[in-house]
Amino acid sequence: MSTKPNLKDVAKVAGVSAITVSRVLTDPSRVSEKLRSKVEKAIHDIGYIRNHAASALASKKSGVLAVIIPSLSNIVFNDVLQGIYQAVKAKNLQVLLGDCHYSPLEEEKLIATLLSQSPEGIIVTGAAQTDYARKLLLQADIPVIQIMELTHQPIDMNIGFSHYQASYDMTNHLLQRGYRAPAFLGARMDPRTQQRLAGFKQAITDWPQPCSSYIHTTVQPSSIKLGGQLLQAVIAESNHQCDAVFCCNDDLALGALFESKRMNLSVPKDIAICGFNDLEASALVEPAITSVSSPRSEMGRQAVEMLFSATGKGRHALAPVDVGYNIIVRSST
Amino acid sequence: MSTKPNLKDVAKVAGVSAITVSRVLTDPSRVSEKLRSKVEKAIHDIGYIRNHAASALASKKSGVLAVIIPSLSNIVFNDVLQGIYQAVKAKNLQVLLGDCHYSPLEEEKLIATLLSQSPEGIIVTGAAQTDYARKLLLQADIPVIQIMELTHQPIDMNIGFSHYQASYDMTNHLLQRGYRAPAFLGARMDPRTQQRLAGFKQAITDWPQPCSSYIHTTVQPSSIKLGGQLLQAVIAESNHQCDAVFCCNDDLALGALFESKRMNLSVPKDIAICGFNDLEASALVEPAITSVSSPRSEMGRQAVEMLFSATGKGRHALAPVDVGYNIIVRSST
DNA sequence: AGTCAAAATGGTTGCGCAATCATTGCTGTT
DNA sequence: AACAGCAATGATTGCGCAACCATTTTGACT
Repeated sequence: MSTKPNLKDVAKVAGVSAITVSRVLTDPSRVSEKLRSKVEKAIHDIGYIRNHAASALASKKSGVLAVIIPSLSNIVFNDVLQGIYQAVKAKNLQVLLGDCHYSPLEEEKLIATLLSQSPEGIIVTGAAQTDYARKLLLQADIPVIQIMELTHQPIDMNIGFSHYQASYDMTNHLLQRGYRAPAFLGARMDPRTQQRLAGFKQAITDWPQPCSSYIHTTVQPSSIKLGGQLLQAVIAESNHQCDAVFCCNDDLALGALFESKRMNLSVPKDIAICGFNDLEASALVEPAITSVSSPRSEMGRQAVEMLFSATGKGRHALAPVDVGYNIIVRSST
Repeated sequence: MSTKPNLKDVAKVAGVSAITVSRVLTDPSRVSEKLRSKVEKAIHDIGYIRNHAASALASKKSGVLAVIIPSLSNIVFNDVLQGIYQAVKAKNLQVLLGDCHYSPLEEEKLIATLLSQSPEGIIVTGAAQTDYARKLLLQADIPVIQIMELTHQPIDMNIGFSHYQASYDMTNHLLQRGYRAPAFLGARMDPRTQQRLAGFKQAITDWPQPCSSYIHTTVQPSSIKLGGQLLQAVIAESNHQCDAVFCCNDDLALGALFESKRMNLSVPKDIAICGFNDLEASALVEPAITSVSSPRSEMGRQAVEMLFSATGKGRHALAPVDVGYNIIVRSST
């Protein structure tokens, strides 16, 4: 076969009509066993592959799920993606994945591009979409779900947890442990990091006894190495008064831990360290790092379920879902 | 607009013909400045988004790049993906990403599914495709590139490096350092891990002086924790004779390092540790871990370039590309 | 055997767009 | 002023498939 075979070619080989072949592909139960096996053999023999564009156009079903995440390199979104792919596998869907690099404008462009594929649903991260992006999403008339964080004005569905509250709790944990000069180390400063910072500030404000606090942030992307640099910076800045660092994620926390060893600071005696996201390494380093865990892959899985169980097809088909979080206390605090 | 707007709706609003709108979208230079701005305004006003299925069907161009990786959770493929996304961004392509979970059969199914989207090129990982998958890829008549490793019978294009040779070199490094009882710790045992094991074995065989060696592998997925367990296992198995461990990747190596501390083994005095892939953490732990680095994201970027610079459209449009590797010697050996 | 309902199969059509060809308008040249 | 030559725009058509409706076959029952 020099040119790509189509339905008719298969039909000819199998000695049936084109529509019968189509049925074998979309709903085999509607074709008799005899014809079905003939058709399946023909398909396999000539290596026929259905033309998705034509199929999508005729059926108005694309079999595509659009997903937009802020970063491919952040392992956190990987976990979510895994949950998404797991759920999608049982559903005969393909995933179109976009990386918007934490930029709402890039996200807007991506949304437009991905919507052109007529996805049957779309997963976006966070709630910082531009107005135009929101308009496009609403108009697309497909289920939309915002994941990772909770928002008061969801576009449609929403699943996540409160980064603010988790951070508030974690800061309280430090204060309860007796640390009175905690620092918040933040990188990237995307919306969720900012919520974490807000939770930190509020917890300090709400604490009944006086305590000092330090905040050191940068818009640089997060990394282990940066964690070490931020630790140095805040220690210098605070004139060695800082006695605990709350890192906005575990990468920074790991970097801070490694750096503290180089600086001959004992953790948690000289300085406590805690992070966010509970990466595998955090539990295995010495001392193990206190962190906030959340069911990321479960959240991805559930997001897909919610998208496609929304029978009503109306907006807000399901109430926002709070997947919660856990403060995992370890020896670093 | 109750139903999704189409080209005609835009045309009506802009007071032009449908085809003119189409041209604004595909090649604005072919439309006069005056009409173009009218059309663009109409598009934005009614929030029109082109129907990709129809466009793909009519133009026989899908604007899609298919990518299959063996695992979403392995950070190594993340790096490659980043390179791919970076290169793709400049090319108006969307990425359809599949995760075949290290299974050639799942990969075959994925290839069939992804090919149905008429991608303009496809990136697959490794060279262990099934015969039927190879047939489908050849028949699809699109550029195909196998990445990560080098193969003698590429389907079409190929970019990667020799895991066998890298492992051979690393093992020699250990032997040259004076270690005479190295162990190979392997997880997952996918084709590339097996090539690394083969390189290890050959280096041991080729070494002029007698030396003992140990091999401990499992098909379990790799993790930091598993690295610790494998270290324990090989130390017990070797009756404490083993003096160096070559971990098939840096996750295992980190786990082995953390575990060695718990076992009160000094690295590299009591035991040397080296890994593969050169993750960020490997350079920052204490002692820093010797590893094999390779230009992963560059490989992804280049794969995309190769796919779409293949003007000839024939098979083997470009010679296989060896991106090479580097043994990064650090204090763990 | 005859009847009828249900299952299996086929023919026709349109999805929304871009390729192709056709037409119109516009500029510069003599 | 006449015309060539090109740029800009429009009309028609078909991409490959599945929805829809029509027809044929099967099988259960009297």
